[in-house]
Amino acid sequence: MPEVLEVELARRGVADLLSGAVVRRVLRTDDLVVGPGVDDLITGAEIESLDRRGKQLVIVTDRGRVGVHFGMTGRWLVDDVSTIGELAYGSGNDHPRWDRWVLEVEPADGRGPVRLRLHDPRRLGRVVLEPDIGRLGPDALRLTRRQLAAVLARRMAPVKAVLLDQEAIAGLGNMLADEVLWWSGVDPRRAARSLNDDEVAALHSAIKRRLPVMLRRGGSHTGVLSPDARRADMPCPRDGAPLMRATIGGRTTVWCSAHQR
DNA sequence: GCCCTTGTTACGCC
DNA sequence: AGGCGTAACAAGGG
Repeated sequence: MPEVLEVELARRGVADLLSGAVVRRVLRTDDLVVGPGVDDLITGAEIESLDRRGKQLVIVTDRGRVGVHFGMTGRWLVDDVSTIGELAYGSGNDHPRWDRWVLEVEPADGRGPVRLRLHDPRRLGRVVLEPDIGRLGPDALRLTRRQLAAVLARRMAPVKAVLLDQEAIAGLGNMLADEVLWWSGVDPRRAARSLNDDEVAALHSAIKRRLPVMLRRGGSHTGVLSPDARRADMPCPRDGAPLMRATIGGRTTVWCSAHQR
């Protein structure tokens, strides 16, 4: 599902195409996904840039800002081409009936109009005017050790739940949270506040090292605890100990019974 | 045909 | 007041 890596790939995937482009018209819109006023603002607008904070994408236009959130199954298609690979838990095809917002866009390079499609089978994506990014925590791709330590120190909740809290850190979802906890050797059930300096440093190191690797590989499903690994009851790839499963922070959590303490 | 999946929000409780 | 846990939503896939 779209976590910070997928959103960054989506941003990069259309940034050049859309920079300086003009939106000619809205070809399709879904009132559940697309908020009031969005289509009026975007029609005729010139796109200046694409910004991102955590999982929140921001289309900056000459008439205002439009926030795009991909939810669980949303992604961009340009004409018939996906900007990222298949999503874990996605539908596996691109049927037009799952297009929730389709723009006819005129790129600045004169190639002629293209269709920008927000493709979202489960309709958990959202497009809004002037997204409130002020409440989001620091971006996961630019998180400093000091920021991480400060966030964890004031929370009694399980560290897994805090990593998922977008107001604490913006961008981590269920798979990335499990992945960085696995690499750092921290038990997801631990109270965030109980981590010592070494453990915070290990967690920060995992975030800084693994996210760029997975970004290059194509997304949050490319880690050790991939969706396949999560489903099958496989042993821990590091030490062969049994992998545990439980609901933590309201989400299915997978961790190693031996090396995560 | 039931149950699983996750990002976000609403809500109850303490 | 605010932190925390749980449920609800959406809907295709197994």
